[in-house]
Order: sequence, then structure tokens, then C-alpha cells
Amino acid sequence: MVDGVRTPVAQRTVEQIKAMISTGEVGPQQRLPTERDLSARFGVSRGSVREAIRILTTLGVLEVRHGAGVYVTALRPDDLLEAFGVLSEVSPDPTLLEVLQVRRMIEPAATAIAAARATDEDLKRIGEMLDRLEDTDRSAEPGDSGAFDLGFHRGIVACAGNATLTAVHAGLSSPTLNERVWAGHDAAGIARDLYEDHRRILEALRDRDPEAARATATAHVLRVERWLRSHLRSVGTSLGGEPER
Amino acid sequence: MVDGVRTPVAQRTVEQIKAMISTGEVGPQQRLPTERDLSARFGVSRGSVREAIRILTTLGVLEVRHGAGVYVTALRPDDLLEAFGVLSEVSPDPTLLEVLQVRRMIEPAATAIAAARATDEDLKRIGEMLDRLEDTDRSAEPGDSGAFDLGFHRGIVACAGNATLTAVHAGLSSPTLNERVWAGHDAAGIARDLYEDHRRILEALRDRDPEAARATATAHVLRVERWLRSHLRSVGTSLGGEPER
DNA sequence: GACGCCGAGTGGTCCGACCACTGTGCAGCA
DNA sequence: TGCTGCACAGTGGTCGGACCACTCGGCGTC
Repeated sequence: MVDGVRTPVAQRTVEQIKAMISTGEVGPQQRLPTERDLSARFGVSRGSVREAIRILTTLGVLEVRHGAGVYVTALRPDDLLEAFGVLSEVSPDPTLLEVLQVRRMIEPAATAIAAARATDEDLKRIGEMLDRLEDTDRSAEPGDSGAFDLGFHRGIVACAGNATLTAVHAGLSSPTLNERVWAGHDAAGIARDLYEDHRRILEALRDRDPEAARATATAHVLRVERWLRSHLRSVGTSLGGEPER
Repeated sequence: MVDGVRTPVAQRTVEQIKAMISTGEVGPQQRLPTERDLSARFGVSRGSVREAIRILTTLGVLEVRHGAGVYVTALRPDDLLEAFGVLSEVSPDPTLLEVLQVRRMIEPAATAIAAARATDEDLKRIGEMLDRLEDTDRSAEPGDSGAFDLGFHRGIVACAGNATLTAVHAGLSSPTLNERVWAGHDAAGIARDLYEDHRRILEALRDRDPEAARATATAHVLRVERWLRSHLRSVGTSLGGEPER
């Protein structure tokens, strides 16, 4: 048995754990043997088992509960796409435009679906999110404002009832990305425009008007995109800024 | 409900490394300090640094070369979304419908953009892909057919010139997922319809007609989606769709 | 019966050692 | 001179054991 290829232990362990899942030895939501048991079972060190678990955790397949054990997730799209967010955290600025372009494709469609599907509680929750957004927009620092802006849009997308869509959208609109887009937007004076956009979107949702929802959402993303484009052009290429020299 | 500072060391290390990247201390393609150096610099054990590196490697941010060092990837969207594929490997069938719904949002828009941007070589390449698809469709096994189908659609999306979009689309149309959708489609006899769809899309692209491109692409995805829905229903699955949380 | 403490078991972290691989520079050869 | 080949230093890969932090369930108290 000459195996010419030398497979890293951690990688092999990943495969073994995945096999345990796909063979049904442990199902979704169920608990995995302890790290020490797996270590003995696979004949590798505990550290290697931990690295394998780290990988699968990052991929959204496993979930670790300190002191309680390692569990298989429900394997839903939102579990598996959670890691997706790094994209918007480390990508260079031009990528932000690409991301917005993708959002321009999915957010209007999602908003249209939401207009047809949202329950009264959904609308109430989204409305409250918007109220808080406007409150903090006037009083607190822009950081909080961004969080509620995020909540507003995510709440709408969630109403579309498509977990995959929700997860993809979440990845394209992480807090970090939002922050990078809006850094200094208060001074730019387009806050009022955004305020108006949000209100119109909410009205369209309340009217249960998919077409209006699509149109208002499109206009909104387009406004952000255009603003970002001109902004990037004006400041050049200062990604993440240079902190203290 | 004050959130304490109980941040795990490994997680914090991930943030610190990400910070090194986003501040530009280490750029794309560049080499990171050694594990031992990072260990000393962050004041954590080498094992924890390794776990952090594992996470970032899984996310496509870092790349490890045994004996040579740890490097930052090009940070292109396709690097960062490489791990995206797990979605289609372990997700339950109803997720496939969700995925197609998302594709219905982005693929028509992408095709429309492609119609306006595609070069002659692009069109030539896509046309050849389609020829090969039809050839294998008639002669070889459906597996190859799926590969060319994938190539056709990916080629179109790539013409849109948005790497993020390309990567997202790739994640939503991995070979594994494609295979699951089309398992048995030859027997279902809709191959001819798809053939027709593809030809119309290509014609729209050649006409540089964005609206036609959008319409034909929409019709195509819609056909696939409808086919899959009826197929899933026949085996007793139903579309989930109730929003979580 | 309800409350609260405590200990066993689990993951989290650290340390130090050694193995496996890579790249480089020097010595030896043609 | 020019190239080849090997040794070495540096890097990631793996290991084992030790201890810390957290969870949870059982036992005692009230």
C-alpha cells in the first residue's frame, strides 16, 4: 500500500468527520463525540482534531458549545453561508462597487416578494427598525445608524422567506461593509435622501405593492451606488485608510 | 444584557490578522509573519494562531505553503467564495428551489449586462460552449452535458465583468448542485426546451439586446425552477419558505 | 418541593518538543 | 566558468500533556 500522496492529518480528519455526518452516524442537531474521543478514534492528536473542527465550524457544518460539546448544525443555508461575510471585510474598494451591483440585482426582487409576503408583524418590526434608525440618525453617532440601516434591509429580505437569499444578502451587506460605504456619509448630506428612500420602500410594503417595492428599492440601491462611485473617485484608493503612520 | 468581553482568543486572533490585512500592513499575495512571530506578537500560543490561520484559510483569505510560510491570497471574490460550495453538498433538496430563486434574480440581470458588454471573442467562446453542450447532449452521458451547461451560463455571467457576481453565481451553480438538479432530466424530455432556451439567449447576446437577453434568461431559469418544483413535489417535498428567527 | 452549591466532564488555551517540507547558499564537480 | 547536488536553517505540521473556563446535572440544604 504505497500512497504517494501525503494527506495532511487535519484534512483527513475533516473528511472522516464529514463521513460520520453523511453516513448518518451523527445527524443534524446531534452531538459529536468529545474531542478526546475523536482524537483516540482517529489516532491523531487532539490539536489536529480541533483544527478539523475549526474548519467545519467555519464552513457552518459544526457548532461548538464551550463546556457542552460539539454539535452538527441544522445544515441550513444560513448556517453554511455565515462565513460568507469576510468578502466584504477584506476586499479592496473597487469590490464594494461590485457588491452593490449584485445587491441591485437581488434587493429589488427580494423587496418585491416581501411586499407580497410580509405579515403585519413583519411590517411592524421593520417600521420600528426604521424609527430607531431615524432616531439614532439624528442623535447618536453614525455607527449605530448603520446597524439599524442594516436591520431594516435585512428585515425586508428576510420577509421574502428564502433562507438562501437571506444568507447571500447578509454576506453582501455585512456591518463592516456598510460602515465602509457610509464612512462620512453624514457630512455628505445625503442622509435625508436615504431617509426618504426608506420611507417610500416601507410604504410600498404596507401597500402590498410589489412593483412599487421593486422600484423604490432599485432607486435606493442605485442612489447608494452612485454616491459611492463618485466618492471613490474623489478620494482615490484609500482602502481602510492608513491608521497611524 | 451587557455583552461581556468573553471573546475567545482564537477569534480575537482572527480579527487581528484581518486587521493586518485591511490596514495594508500585509497586502494581497504577500507573506505573513511566521506562526511563531505572530504568536509572540499577539501574546497567544502558537496553537491558537494556527487555529486562526485555519479559519482564514478556510475562508479563502490566507494560503499556507508547508515549509515556505503563510501568504495572503489575491483576495479576489473567487478566492473568498471558494468554500461556498459546501452549500450544495449537504443542503436538503428544498434548498435547491431557494437557490434557483436567487439565480432567477441575478442571472437575467447578468445576462442583460453581458449583452451590452460581451466582446466578439466572448460570444465566440460562449457559442462554442453551446455547440459542445448540444453535441454531448446527443451523444455522451448527461454528466458531461451538465458541465457544458455550467460553462455556458458561467461564461455569460463572466461577461458582465463583475468578479463578485461571478463568484456568487458560481457558488449557486456548483457542479454538485447542477448535477442534483438535472439528475434524470434527460428522461423528462425537457432537454429540447432547454436547447431552445439556450439558443435564444445566445441570439439575444449576439443582437446586443439587453432586454431580450433579460427576458430569455428569465424564461430559462423559470423553466428550470418550475420543472424542479414539480419534480420535488412528486417525491414528497415541499417548498419551505417560512422565514426563520 | 424549590433553591443553591459543587464536582465531573467538556471545550479553550498554553507549552515545548519533534517531524516534514522548502528555499537557499556553499561546496564540489565537469 | 558554469552547473549540479547537498547540507542547513527556517517554516509549517503534528504530537502529548497540562491547566483553565465553562456547562450541566446531581446532591444537599432549606
